[in-house]
Amino acid sequence: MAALPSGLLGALDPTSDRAVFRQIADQLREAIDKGRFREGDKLPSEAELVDHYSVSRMTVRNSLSILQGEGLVHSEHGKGVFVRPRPPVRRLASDRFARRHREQGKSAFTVEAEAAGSRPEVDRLEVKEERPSADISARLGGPRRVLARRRRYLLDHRPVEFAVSYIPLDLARDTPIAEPNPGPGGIYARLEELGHRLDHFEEEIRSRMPTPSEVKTLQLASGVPVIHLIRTAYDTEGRAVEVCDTVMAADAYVLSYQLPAT
Amino acid sequence: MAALPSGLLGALDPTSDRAVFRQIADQLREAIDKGRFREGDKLPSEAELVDHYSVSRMTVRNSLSILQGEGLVHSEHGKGVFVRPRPPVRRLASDRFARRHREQGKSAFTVEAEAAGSRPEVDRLEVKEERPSADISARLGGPRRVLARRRRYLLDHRPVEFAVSYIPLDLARDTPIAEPNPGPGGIYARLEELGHRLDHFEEEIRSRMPTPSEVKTLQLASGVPVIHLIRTAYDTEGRAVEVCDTVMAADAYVLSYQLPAT
DNA sequence: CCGGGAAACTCGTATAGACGAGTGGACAGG
DNA sequence: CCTGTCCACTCGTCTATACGAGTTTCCCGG
Repeated sequence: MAALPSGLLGALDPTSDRAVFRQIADQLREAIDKGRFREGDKLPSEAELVDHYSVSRMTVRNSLSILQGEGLVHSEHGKGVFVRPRPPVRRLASDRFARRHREQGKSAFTVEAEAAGSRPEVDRLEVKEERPSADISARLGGPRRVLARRRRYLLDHRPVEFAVSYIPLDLARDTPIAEPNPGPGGIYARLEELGHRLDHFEEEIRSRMPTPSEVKTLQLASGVPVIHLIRTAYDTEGRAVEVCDTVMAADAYVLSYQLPAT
Repeated sequence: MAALPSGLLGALDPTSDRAVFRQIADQLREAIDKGRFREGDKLPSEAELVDHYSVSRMTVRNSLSILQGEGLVHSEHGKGVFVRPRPPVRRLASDRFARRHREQGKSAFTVEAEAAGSRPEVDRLEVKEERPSADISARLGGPRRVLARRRRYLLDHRPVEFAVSYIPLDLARDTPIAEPNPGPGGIYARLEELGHRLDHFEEEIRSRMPTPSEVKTLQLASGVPVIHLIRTAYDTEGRAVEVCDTVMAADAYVLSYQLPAT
């Protein structure tokens, strides 16, 4: 095995209170921050780090797992540990639901992704009637049954978002909204055609670590949180006509909002 | 040592492909989800889990570290591993910078926290002139020097947010904005008094895992992401008069926005 | 020249043991 | 009764070893 290039990583300080595996993690983090390892670069192998620092392998693995938890690196079985590349991000502007954007045929996601030069896909489309959770029901004003529209969004073949729309069943039954493809402009256009002129949206944003099932659905690397967005659409009569519950890979998104100063 | 209450946790499936430490993590997670352990409850000790599953201690620790990464539990040296309680969250509404809220004396943070029955504090206040980073400078229209106002916010003695405001130095020099306490209504009120009538704000939201320094400043448990919010304030002439760079403990916040449907 | 297969390398999983350090309760002595 | 000590229990750190499984390289045989 080749020795590490000298100067890449320093030595341990045996007099320090800081645990050895933290010191190693610190040095690797610093090397990444300073660009000595770049996005996609392979870090020294566990065996090389064991040699360099004269510690046991579990100690080295412990260090690496810290960096993984910070989202700085990811490991690939049989290959090595790599500096995690920053994926292209999707910018969500606060005017993304403006009425003018509903005029043309394609969905907001598709139009915007193609404009940004990415390959958009929609996946795992599923439409069915359900009994809503207490929270969803309350947001919609208490319907007993709703239409649930689930789908997964991908950008350049990478899943980035999983979303569920809930519409009170009395609004959606026997309309294009209950079809897998609701037609040009999406369900918001159909709701307006049905006489529910949209007035405003309310969005609630949280962030947390993903559940195991979200890790699977969004193929998340460890150390990547999710953004949980709950949007409620209100018509001009103040009725909540849709709730959209969205979980996004946090490393793929920047949300952007405009607030009036009034 | 007392044995585990029977039925609390199941047995391992030796025929499963799933790694043992993952199976153990799955069972603990399920027990938490189903409420067999509640917020603040102590999980079985490592030694008890070792006995129950007949595995080595490192395997058990591996399982627990998974749950810690998911933000489900946290460990306390000498005490045990506990189900992480959900702290009270702070709701940020999109009208929080409305002009009417600037009329009274106290800061937005203080007023809102007291209304919610929490004890607000502001901490580590630091005001100084600086050379801005390239990003901040670009957002502000390219000033060479800025006034930076740093401060940490606490709720019930728990740090929840660290924020830095940047104001172009030519606006802020020799004004109350450069004072530690800028007076009633905060710096937005002062900016308006100086003739910069505020028109709108733009907020950019990201989420990621914290850096070690953020972990320290916000006393974050492992498995808690941060929300990174960058707000730019524009006056009626379209000039960017302030950029506020904020890092929040994600488990302490829900952000809320209203979007027009026009 | 090409294809196949072994070898060498990577990380993943798991065991067993040792010592350290923080916490809290029991117990003995004042 | 109070206090201080000790001990048992907790998690934290670290070593050494073993085997499995995925990937890459390289060499040998056809």
